[in-house]
Amino acid sequence: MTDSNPPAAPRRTTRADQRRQTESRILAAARELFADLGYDRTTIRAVAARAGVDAGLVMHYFHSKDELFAQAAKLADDDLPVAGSSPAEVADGLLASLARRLDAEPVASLAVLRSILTHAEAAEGFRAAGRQRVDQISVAIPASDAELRAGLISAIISGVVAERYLLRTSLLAQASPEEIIDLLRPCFQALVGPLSPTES
Amino acid sequence: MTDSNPPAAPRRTTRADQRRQTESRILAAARELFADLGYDRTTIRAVAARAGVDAGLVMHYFHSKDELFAQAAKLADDDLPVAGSSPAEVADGLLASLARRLDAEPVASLAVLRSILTHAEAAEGFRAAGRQRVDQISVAIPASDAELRAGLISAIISGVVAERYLLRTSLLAQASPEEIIDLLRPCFQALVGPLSPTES
DNA sequence: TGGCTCGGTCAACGGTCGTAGAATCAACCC
DNA sequence: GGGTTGATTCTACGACCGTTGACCGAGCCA
Repeated sequence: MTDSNPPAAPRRTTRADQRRQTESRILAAARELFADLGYDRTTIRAVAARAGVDAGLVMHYFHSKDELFAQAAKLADDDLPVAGSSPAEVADGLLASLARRLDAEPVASLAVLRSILTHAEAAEGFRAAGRQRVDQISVAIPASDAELRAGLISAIISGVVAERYLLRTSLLAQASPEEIIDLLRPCFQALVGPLSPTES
Repeated sequence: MTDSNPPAAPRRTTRADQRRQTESRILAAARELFADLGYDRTTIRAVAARAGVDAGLVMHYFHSKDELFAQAAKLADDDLPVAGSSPAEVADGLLASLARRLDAEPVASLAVLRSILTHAEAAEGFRAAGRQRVDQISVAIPASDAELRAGLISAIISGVVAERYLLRTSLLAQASPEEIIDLLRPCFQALVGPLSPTES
């Protein structure tokens, strides 16, 4: 009965560990709810309930709903590899990046995507990421209207991702990433390449 | 001084007229606010204030916020003329319809577009319109994956319109409809036409 | 072992929202 | 001209939200 190793295995969940664990549980719950409901309809009480804690604790760790959203929706920059080369390569890089997102879009970016249209902060974060993407793309496009073309590509990507994950109206939600990419390839090539008007 | 036509010109604003006028002022205010802020952030009090009336009156005419939104966001069906002919004609019809929307998108449809991601009813209305559009398009596409192609076209249209009117991040907001349409033409033709894989 | 720290809970405040119903007042009909 | 209707306002209720501060109890250090 009397086990003889008091502090050997039971080294469990120190206080700092507990804190980190709870914090990440709150963040996960927040991400899911923000992604499902958007900023406004997600309440701190609901986040706390899903994480199994009290609402006051959420306020204690993150200091406001805005800060909670900022933490939950923080996303790693999509390092799309547009190492400027031939337009065809640029298009392929963009398509590969899109394919990755179509395969498994991170919940955090779905949270900002869901909140873009109604929450100013989410819109600003999206704009920053979008501007960066547009800049990266447009320097790789040899055309005078490169920036407009890049903006169109960005809009297409957002539209497709939003439709697939958020609206889920059409078959876009069930199709495989490869099918979608294959259909989109000529689009991206036309937008990237300067071969659109006449090939002269 | 004494004008001599008591009931001639002063035939002004009968009660029914007044009502119609006030009602449409409320609807206009609601449309603007729903389009700017989305469903959740738009309050009945704000709509009433913008229309210059009391909030109770808004409730008296429209009986709930949901019904007000439904009335304000009711939009005429976009009669896109996809009189099924050659794929090129189909693409041109879609582009012409998009050009019209890029020229002047009605505020009502911006209201539902803004609220799509956070309001279930708006999403349902959008889905209905989208499904109809997808059906109309897909019957005109001679391909086995016609429905997926139509879904992609629909997603692209939504993405471009949302970026132009709601996000306004890129140059898409300032470009002329013709520029955009010209750049999108090869995209739509590739998606509509069965000439994508190999022309054999 | 005792005191301190800190993860966590509880109850409440102030504000805003959708909504309901009584009250007001001018236009309308007989 | 008096009664009625209906447009419009006023007041208030109840619910919910973000946020706060007091409080509790278990781990931690000396």
